Amino acid sequence: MERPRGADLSFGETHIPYWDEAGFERRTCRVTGLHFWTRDPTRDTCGDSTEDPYTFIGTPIIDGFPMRGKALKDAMREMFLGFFEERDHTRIEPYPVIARWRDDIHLTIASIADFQPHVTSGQVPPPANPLVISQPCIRLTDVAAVGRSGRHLSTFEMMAHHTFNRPKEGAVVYWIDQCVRYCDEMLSDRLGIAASEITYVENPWSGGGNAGPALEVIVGGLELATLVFMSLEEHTDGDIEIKGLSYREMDLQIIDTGYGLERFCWAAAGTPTIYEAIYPESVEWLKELAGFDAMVAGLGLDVDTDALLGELSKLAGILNIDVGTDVASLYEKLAERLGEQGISISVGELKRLTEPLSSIYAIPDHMQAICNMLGDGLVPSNAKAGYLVRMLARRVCRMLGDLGLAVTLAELGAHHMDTHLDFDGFVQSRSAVLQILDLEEARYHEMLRKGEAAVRTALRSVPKTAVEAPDVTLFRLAEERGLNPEMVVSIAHALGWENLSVRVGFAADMAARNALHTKAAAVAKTREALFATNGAAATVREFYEDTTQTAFETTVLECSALTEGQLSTLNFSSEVKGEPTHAVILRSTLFYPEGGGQLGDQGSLGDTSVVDTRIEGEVIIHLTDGPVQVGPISGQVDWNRRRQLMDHHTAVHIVGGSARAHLGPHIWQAGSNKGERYARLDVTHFQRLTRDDIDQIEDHANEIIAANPSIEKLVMGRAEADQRFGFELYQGGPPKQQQIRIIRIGEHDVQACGGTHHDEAGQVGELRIIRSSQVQDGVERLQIVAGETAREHARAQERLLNESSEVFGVSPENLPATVQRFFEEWKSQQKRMEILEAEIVRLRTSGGGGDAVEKDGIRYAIMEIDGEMKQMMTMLTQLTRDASKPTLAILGTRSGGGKLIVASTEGSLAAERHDAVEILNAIAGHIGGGGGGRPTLAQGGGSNGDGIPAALDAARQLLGL
RNA sequence: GGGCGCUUAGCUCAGCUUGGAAGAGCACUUGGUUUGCAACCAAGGGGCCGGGGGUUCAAAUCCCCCAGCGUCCA
Repeated sequence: MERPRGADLSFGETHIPYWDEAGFERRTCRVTGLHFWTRDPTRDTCGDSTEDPYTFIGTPIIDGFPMRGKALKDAMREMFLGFFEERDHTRIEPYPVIARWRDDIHLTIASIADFQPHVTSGQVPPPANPLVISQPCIRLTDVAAVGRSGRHLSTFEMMAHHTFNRPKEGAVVYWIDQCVRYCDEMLSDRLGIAASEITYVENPWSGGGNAGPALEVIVGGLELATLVFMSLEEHTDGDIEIKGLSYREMDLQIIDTGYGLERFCWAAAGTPTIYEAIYPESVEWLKELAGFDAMVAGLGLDVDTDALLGELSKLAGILNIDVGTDVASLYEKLAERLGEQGISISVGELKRLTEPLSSIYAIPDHMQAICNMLGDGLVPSNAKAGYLVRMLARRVCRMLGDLGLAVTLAELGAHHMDTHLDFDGFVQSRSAVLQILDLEEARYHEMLRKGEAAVRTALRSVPKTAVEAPDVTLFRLAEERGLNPEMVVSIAHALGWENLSVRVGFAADMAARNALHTKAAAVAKTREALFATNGAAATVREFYEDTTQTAFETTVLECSALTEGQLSTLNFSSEVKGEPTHAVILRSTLFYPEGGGQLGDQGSLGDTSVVDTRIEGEVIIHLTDGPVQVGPISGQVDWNRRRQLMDHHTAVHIVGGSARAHLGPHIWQAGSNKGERYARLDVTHFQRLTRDDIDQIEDHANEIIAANPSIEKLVMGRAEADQRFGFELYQGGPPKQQQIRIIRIGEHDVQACGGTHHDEAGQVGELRIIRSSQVQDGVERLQIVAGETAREHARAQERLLNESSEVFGVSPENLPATVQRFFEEWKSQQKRMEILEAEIVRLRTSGGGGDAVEKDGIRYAIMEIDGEMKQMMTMLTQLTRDASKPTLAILGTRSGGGKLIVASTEGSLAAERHDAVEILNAIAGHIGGGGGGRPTLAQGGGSNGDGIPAALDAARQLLGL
């Protein structure tokens, strides 16, 4: 999201009655040029500029909150929620930090994210209106600044009051004026902040297809809240232009506020940094573990360190530390500014003081994010959302290493959970979180260990005395191995490159390089519709009514031949038999189209076969192997296939529920596929599954089938579904529709699903999990067979076993031992053959024999042998190794289309007189090929093995033998 | 979602740029030496070079596809 800073946009003006009533004046900031509202007659800056230092450090600006840490956050949150509840807002429970209801973002980045896109688009009504919430959020864009700036956090709670207005329908809860009144009343009356300290900065907001006026609420130099009045949406016909885009008024106008809970806490605590206000126990504990105070004393600084830190934080606040900022130049600026404040400190001293401190500050923040994500059931991975938690865990591991702390990641996690979190609200268990942290730490150390070899290889060509490593080497180690330049240098020091260091400005270059990559990659992909369904009516779906019905009468609305392009992009599954030639659209159908991982139905329409069924928008496409007439027609669904698909689909739900019961709440469906022959289910899990795990999941799944619970099929609005069942519903991904179809199997599993299912679990009969495999880190794939396919699978396995046993003439029980024995014997016989072949070579070459002739002091060995390239090479070595016996050897074999080798004894008369490549090229024609090599060793091959004797004769002629 | 890299002996990794007999260290086996433990010396066993296509007389090596692993950026 981007704000047009300094832009003077008419749509962003917020002149409201309250300003006059409360004695506000509108001024223009002399630093930023932004308009702002104030009650301080002397103020000429907006409060959030490089000339507005924090005024609350050491002198809290919010009174009545003497506590710190979790107690402070709890009290502040309760103050906010209570304040708005008293003013008729409904309190909403926070959403998970993993945004599973959305497919455009992984993490909940703001309170309004809870209601996007379904509520903000107007499709689904809000859970309450107006509402108040305190939403835990995670934003990783500024993660590099956490711990350094004194105010950046990767995890924070966004307190918010929202309204959803429909002015065109006369349904307005409240808009700008009342919103500002509430905010100002809370700050002034409830929190006792001096009126002169509060400024409201006009800073219109636009982004993500919406825009509107907005106010930043600044107190004591700190932005405490933002009030956004979302009233415009991007539209080509819009008559309001903002930054080159056209906007128009929205039907739904939304108040989107965001009050930073932690910033309120900081303003109430007045600590040097925000971290000491919200994580005081962790900061103290880590300082003690790292021996921080002793380290500071050891520096022998002639200044009061507390005063220094406070001053640092004030400076950091206005210096605007960004990602990619060059740390070196920043330090110089800081030292200079401190000098102006009368604190004399060198850059080196400053660095030694603040580097460990920034880690001590960042660790509790990162642990807060990690615990929240894991607590929500996220599984670490090397891709997607799971990578985000891994990245944070690795940052913490690196900081632990830098600080030299002898504490494990899991110990940190345990301390953090006990001190800062209410674990009741989490879905994941405490012990599972600790187990995952242990695994992640082990992975981190594994990466470091491999990094050592990578550094050694990468620096191989760099002299040990080098001062710098090539940029490209450092870039690659960072991107491919996860080793940042500092880590590379420290590893290199240990390996002997003692003078190596990171050049000044490298960090900034690397950030610029990343930005360039990101920009280059920002090209949107659009999926084109496969079928032109414009104007076609939504197909009436009769398959949900009674899933056992197979015959139906309907009307053909359209039948068109499939184009070459359609056929090549349709990507048929291996279960599609026959050649699809036509696409048929019906008025209504019993054919279930491919969707939700369930393959399409097959059957017949009139005289043609339906080989597959697809869907485009709301229109179901029947792919037939011939044309049908427009008009009435009867259809028949292949019941055996449909029943098998239902067995498998229902089985997948049952196995999913069983896996969650056995392994834990972090089990989410990461993908699934249901065909006629088997089904598979991908689930998120942090470890490989053992056969024992799988057996237990399978047993429990079969117990569910045996208990035969009825399978409920519900259709309800999304808001109601969310409320009744939670986000566990969306195993298959965020829903696209407002009305949701829900499949509920007793108490075992409930999820949104459009597939066809049995009415009772018992109809599945039995299921087996035949295999598991790892699809990607953190995702396990379970292959499932159910119903008739399960029985067929068992029979097939038995057949394989019996047939194999019969080959060996043993009983199936003895098969493994027998196979083992035969394999061992086969290997040792292979070995024996090699030895014997080598012996033959030795015999044929040792004597000189009839195959070799001598002429002019050179021995010529020209012969055809039986064997592979390998034997020929061995023989050749024997022949040409002895320098005292100059030899030219030409060997040929008929195997593999004919192979020829020409070689001479290196550095001998034979090598001087003959060029092996020339000879080879002269004779290779006889076997229909070519070749090449060095003057002393050439090899070639061809396609005509029987030409070998002719080739060897040609060689004899060439050499005059 | 987008990059990049990797996949070779039981383990850790070279070799790939420039196609031409699959390597090292550790571990293992045997023998020797020594012995408090360790170690040292010699010999040996152990490879579908991830899978599938292609180019080539010839592919671990070059090209394409797939899979897995790793990592970075969103």
